[in-house]
Amino acid sequence: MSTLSIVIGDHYYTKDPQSSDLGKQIIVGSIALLDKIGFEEFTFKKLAEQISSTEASIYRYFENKHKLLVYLTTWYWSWVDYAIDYKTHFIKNSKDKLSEILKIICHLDVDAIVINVPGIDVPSLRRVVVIEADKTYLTKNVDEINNQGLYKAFKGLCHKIALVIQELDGTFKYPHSIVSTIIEVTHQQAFFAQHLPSLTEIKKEADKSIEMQVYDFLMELVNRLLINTQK
Amino acid sequence: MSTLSIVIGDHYYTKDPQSSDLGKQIIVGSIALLDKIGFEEFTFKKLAEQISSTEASIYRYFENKHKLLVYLTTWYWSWVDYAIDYKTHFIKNSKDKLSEILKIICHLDVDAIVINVPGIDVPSLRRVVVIEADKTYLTKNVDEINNQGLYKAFKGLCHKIALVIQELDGTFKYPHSIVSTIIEVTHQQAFFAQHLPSLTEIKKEADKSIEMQVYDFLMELVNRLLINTQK
DNA sequence: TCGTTAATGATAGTAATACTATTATTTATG
DNA sequence: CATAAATAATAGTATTACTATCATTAACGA
Repeated sequence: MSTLSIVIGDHYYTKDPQSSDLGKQIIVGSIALLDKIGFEEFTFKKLAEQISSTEASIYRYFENKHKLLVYLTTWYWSWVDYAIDYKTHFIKNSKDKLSEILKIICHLDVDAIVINVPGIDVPSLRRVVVIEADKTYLTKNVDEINNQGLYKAFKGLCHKIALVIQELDGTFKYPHSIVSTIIEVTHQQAFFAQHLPSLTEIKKEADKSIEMQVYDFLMELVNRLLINTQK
Repeated sequence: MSTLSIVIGDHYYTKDPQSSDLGKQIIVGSIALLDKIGFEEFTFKKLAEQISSTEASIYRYFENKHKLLVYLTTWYWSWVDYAIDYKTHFIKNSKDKLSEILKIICHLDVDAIVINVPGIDVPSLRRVVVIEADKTYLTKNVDEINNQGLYKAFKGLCHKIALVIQELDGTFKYPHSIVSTIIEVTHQQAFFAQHLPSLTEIKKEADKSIEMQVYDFLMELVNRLLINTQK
């Protein structure tokens, strides 16, 4: 099993959380706490209690909880990006490549994804991302955050997948739109299946897992949308 | 020009804001303030100042700002629902019907939509919905809110459109999923075009408006996705 | 027109949040 | 072992998210 350390540039933090023990505890602890109580209820004080540290210490790493969330989602997208490289590296056929990418995005077969990262509970982080990721950009200061380059990981990921789409169907005029759509929809449909079932055909109580059903849905979309020129 | 009063059931409020002058000011004022500063910065105190009332008075109408947001988005979905009835009522062909629905969802041709509501700035409310609507359900208490029936308007709207989809293509297995997807995507792509342009092919600086381009995108999706059995 | 009720305003107060600052203590490093 | 760096402990401020109380005004019916 390969281990991976995902490198996240500055701008995200005041002090690099990967550079110290406390920093790592902040990351691990915040994922657990966000997963448990959600972003709205989440405070640095509660986090401090959870990891037996203090509020002030956490503030030395992150300006505020929003920046921390941006950091965590960036970490997640970097993980997905890496997982895609890892799993599709040797795949030539772009149809197969896309299928593999969708599996990763749907978090299917996670155990099989060998890219495990010491200390970080990826499934838990994924749950956090599903519910909270949109909040990283749905704020009045998007432009400011964007100017600091904090959405780079997500943009890069979208672009990487868009290239595969273009390979598959050069006639499709919206490769980036469809990729950002697919990623968002993956989370939304899974969320709806869990909490607002009448908004989706994906069912919680089914022989297939929600993740598998979302994957089927995405494949159906992609197959109907794209004319794959190559076999 | 017909006027419309959109009826919103209780559960949303402690006191019906449509029942008094102050109530109406709260609605009108909150739309303006949310549009201006966004949900995170929005407080009842600031709203009170804006409408020359007091915090305590606003609390007599709404439990908290989240419930107020749920109220406003519900109002918006009810408006869309009404607009759909109004504009598609006499259309037989379900392809044309869907096209008309997508126009409304994209907020195209708003001026032409005769359903104007006294006092409420619908374009402003729409801007609020684009940025804030997801926050109505992306919380840890979705289930609680859902149990109170507060997402009924949105669900009803989705179902209404899903029926049109089914009419168009009975073979498509995900009518509700595609509708919830389309509605979300409409907002996202418009938002991306404005703030994160590398995530979409829709361009701010183009001869067509963002709304028009999003409409084109949706039509492209729908045309590729659905085999319209009837002409 | 008076008296009652309901709605609003004015004011105050509490607990929690989102921080910043100061100093003491521990830990790492050369 | 000395020194610097990191963290803990503590305190403090402004704002938020409320709740409570009481005074004032408007509305309404007898």
